[in-house]
Amino acid sequence: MRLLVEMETKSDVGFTPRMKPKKPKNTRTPKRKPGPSDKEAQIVQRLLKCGQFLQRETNTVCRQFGLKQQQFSVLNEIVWQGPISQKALCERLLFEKSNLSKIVKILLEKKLIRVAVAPGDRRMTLLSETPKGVALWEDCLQAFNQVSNRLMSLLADDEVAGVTRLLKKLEKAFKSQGR
Amino acid sequence: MRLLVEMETKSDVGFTPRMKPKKPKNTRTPKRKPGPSDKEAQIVQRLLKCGQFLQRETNTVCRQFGLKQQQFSVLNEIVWQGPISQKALCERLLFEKSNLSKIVKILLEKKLIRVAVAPGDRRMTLLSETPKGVALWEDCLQAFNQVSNRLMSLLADDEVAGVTRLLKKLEKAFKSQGR
DNA sequence: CGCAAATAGTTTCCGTGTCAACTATAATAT
DNA sequence: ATATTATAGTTGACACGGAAACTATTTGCG
Repeated sequence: MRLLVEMETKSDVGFTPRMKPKKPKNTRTPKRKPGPSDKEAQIVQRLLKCGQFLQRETNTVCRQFGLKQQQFSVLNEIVWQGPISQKALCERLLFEKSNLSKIVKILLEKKLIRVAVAPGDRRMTLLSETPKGVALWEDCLQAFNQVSNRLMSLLADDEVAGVTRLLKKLEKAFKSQGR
Repeated sequence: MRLLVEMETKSDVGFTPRMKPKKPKNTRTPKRKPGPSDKEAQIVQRLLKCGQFLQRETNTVCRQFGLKQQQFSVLNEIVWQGPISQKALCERLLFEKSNLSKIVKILLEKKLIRVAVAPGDRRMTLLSETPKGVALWEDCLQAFNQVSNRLMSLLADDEVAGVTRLLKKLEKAFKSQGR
């Protein structure tokens, strides 16, 4: 049992790299050819990598204000999107509903948001920010923006626009396909 | 205490949206102007969103094979990058070393990888895949590729190339700036 | 040499993300 | 009206991720 390898020039990390440093000889039947450079899987892999890294990085930023990144995202969305239900938040932020429920609980305990029963449908709750929530949000947002600028400093202006457009497209795809 | 709001047309989610549905009147002093459309923070936010979504999605894929997405990523990297140390894996995958240590332990328990003390430096361990590991990796990779294709189906070919290039650039930035 | 600092990896503790099962309300069917 | 199904949100169990503290080597330096 050895690996199928196609020797080429130095490549980068990814799902279907073109070079495997060791084991130059193929002594193994190619049951599954190593996906002819599966670009899509590479993107997913890279997005995961960047996402996880950014999550750690932004968590340390938000922690200064006693929040986690997800909690801040929810607070941010509530501030901007006015009274909004958990359902709507889930859809906008691509969150898991049980997770969101717990985040909401924490934000409530911290008195950063307020909750009201939706008129006309008592299942639904409408969330809105408190003055205290807005104050914390402002401070945290400033720090968040600062770190974001540092992290994205390598991107040129047109690249920034391009990334934004593409991520928006992906989000849309996820929203429609998501479970 | 009310929000500073600039009314405009319907906008999308993000850090500096141009419309706030409710509260059309600004009755609050703009202590901090709402970052003149902080594009960078928006990108970070979107990357986080997509990353978290993809993590859930790929986790369910990997779970069919008894793995989590991160475990699969590590296995994948070990398969492609031959005998490799935890340190190197951390750098390539942008992982936390304590987390990686635990993942390695799990993969060892499942007998998917093998460990050897590095010659010349007994602190370091060199990880390589076992036949069993390769077999599982193949199956999991196939499923992973399939899901990736589905998730990325909205992207055109040139967009795929563009995203790849930009993510590569971001990774590089993260690697240099990371802590 | 011998001791301090750096490096690779591990462990501990805690918070939290996820799935599945559950409650409560609303919509739909009979 | 009543029963069934769907929807919004909650809870509990459990495993995992992350920061910090820790161990064990190696390197650097006086």
